[in-house]
Amino acid sequence: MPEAHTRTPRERYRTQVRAEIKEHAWEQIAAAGASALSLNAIAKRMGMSGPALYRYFAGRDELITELIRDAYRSLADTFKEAADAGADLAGLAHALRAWALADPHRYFLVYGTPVPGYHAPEDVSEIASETMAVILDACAALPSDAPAAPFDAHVDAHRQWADGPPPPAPALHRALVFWTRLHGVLSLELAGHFTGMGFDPALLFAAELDDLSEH
Amino acid sequence: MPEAHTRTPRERYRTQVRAEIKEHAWEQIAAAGASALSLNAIAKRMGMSGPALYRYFAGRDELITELIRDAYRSLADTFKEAADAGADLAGLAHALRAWALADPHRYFLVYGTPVPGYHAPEDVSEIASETMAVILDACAALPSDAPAAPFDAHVDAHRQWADGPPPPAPALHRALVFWTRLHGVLSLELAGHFTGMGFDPALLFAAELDDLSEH
DNA sequence: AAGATTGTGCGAGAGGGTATCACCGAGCGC
DNA sequence: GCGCTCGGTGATACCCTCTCGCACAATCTT
Repeated sequence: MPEAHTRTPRERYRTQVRAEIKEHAWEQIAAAGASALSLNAIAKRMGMSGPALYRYFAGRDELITELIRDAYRSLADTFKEAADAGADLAGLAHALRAWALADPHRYFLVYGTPVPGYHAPEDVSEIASETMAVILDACAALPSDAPAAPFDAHVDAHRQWADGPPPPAPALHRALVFWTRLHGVLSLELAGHFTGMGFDPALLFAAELDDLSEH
Repeated sequence: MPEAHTRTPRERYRTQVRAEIKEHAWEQIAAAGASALSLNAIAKRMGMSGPALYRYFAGRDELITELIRDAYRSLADTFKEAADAGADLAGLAHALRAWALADPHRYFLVYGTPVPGYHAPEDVSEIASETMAVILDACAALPSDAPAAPFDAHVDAHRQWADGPPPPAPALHRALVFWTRLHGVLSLELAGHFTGMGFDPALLFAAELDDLSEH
C-alpha cells in the first residue's frame, strides 16, 4: 500500500485507523466468519471504546460492505495483473485458484451465501464487470470453433449489456462456462464438501481446466 | 408428513411444537437469512416467551443444525425419488434445479458459506453420501468411453471411501463433474451473480447439461 | 380419587452485541 | 493564541442468547 499522501494530518490519521480497523476485521472474519464480525471486539482489540469505531464506519453494514468492495477489487486486480502478464485462460484459472486459496473467507465474501436484504452498491457490480471483462477478453482471443449451441442463439437474441457493446455470443458462453465450472469446483472445495473422498481437489480443478481448453 | 404415532400425548405435543418452531424458523430464514435467525423472534411469533423455546431446542445451534439436517434429508429424498422413477443424469439434474429454485435458502444451507467453527454431525455427512450414491449409480449405469484422464489415474491411486468399496474412477469423475458444474451454475444463479447480464440461467444450465451428456 | 412426578411456561437476570447521545479534551486552521 | 472541529468516552436503550428458580398443569402411580 502506498502512503496515501492526504492533505491534513487528521485525514492521514483517519485513513490509517480505517485501514487498521479493516485489518482487524479480516482477522476476525478469518477466525469466526463474517456473520460473527463484532465492532465491539475490534474496538477492544485496538484499545478503544466501542462507540469510537462509529466515527470511522457508520455501522457494521458499512464495514462489511467495504470489506466486500475490497475483496472484489482484489480479485479484479489479480485478474488484470495476470492478463497484463500475458496469461491465457489457464493462467487466469490458476490466478483465481491461488487467490481463492490464499483467503477462503474473502472468496466467500464475494461468491458465498448472499444476504437477503443486502444490495451491492453500484461500484461493486462495476468492479465485478471488470473481472468479467478480463475473462471475456481472454475468451475473445480464442478461435471460436464451437458448434453454435442453442444457448449461443439465445444469447444473440437477448443480448443486453450493462454498458458498452455486448460481447459476441460464443465468447460470452465460453466465459460463463469458464466461470461457473471453476467456481463449482472451488466453492465446493473451500466449503469442505470434498473432505473424506480421498482425492486432490487441485487435480479435479486441473481436469476441468483441461476440458475447457480442449472443448 | 405422516402422523408420528408417538405414545404419550405429551410427546405428540412436543414433536408438534418442535415442528412449528422449525416452520417459523424457515420463514425467518427466507426473510432475512440464516444468520439473522432469532429464537426470541420465533417465540414471540408463537405467542410464547423467549426462554420457553429452550425446552425444545438446546440453543440456536441445535435448531440450525436440525434445519441443515432437514435440508440434506430433503435433497437426498428428492434424488432418491427421481432415481426410483427411473431418472437418468438429466432427470437428476432437473430434480436438483427444481429443488434449489423451490427454496434457495435451503440450498445455501447445504452448499453455502460454511461457518468456521461448525462441524456437521455424523449423520449429516451420511445423508450427503446418500445423495452422492444416487449420482454415482446413475453415472455407473453409463458406458465409460472416457479417455481415462490423468485425474482418473489419480483417483485410482488414492481411492479411499468413507464406507463400502470405492466406486470406479471414471464413474466418480463423471459424478464429480456432474456435481461441480451444476452447482457452479446454480449457486451463481441463486446468488444473483447473473442479474443484468440478460440471459436465462435455465438455458445455461441446460447447455451445461447437454455438454455433460455428450462428453 | 388423591398424591407424586414430570413437563411446560414465565420472569428475572447475566453477558454481549449494535447504535445513539451528550459531554470532554486535544489538536488543527486561522 | 483562539475558536472550532474532530476523536474518544461513559451512559443509555434495545436486541440477542442462554441460565436459573419458581409456579402451574397435565400425566402417571398408588
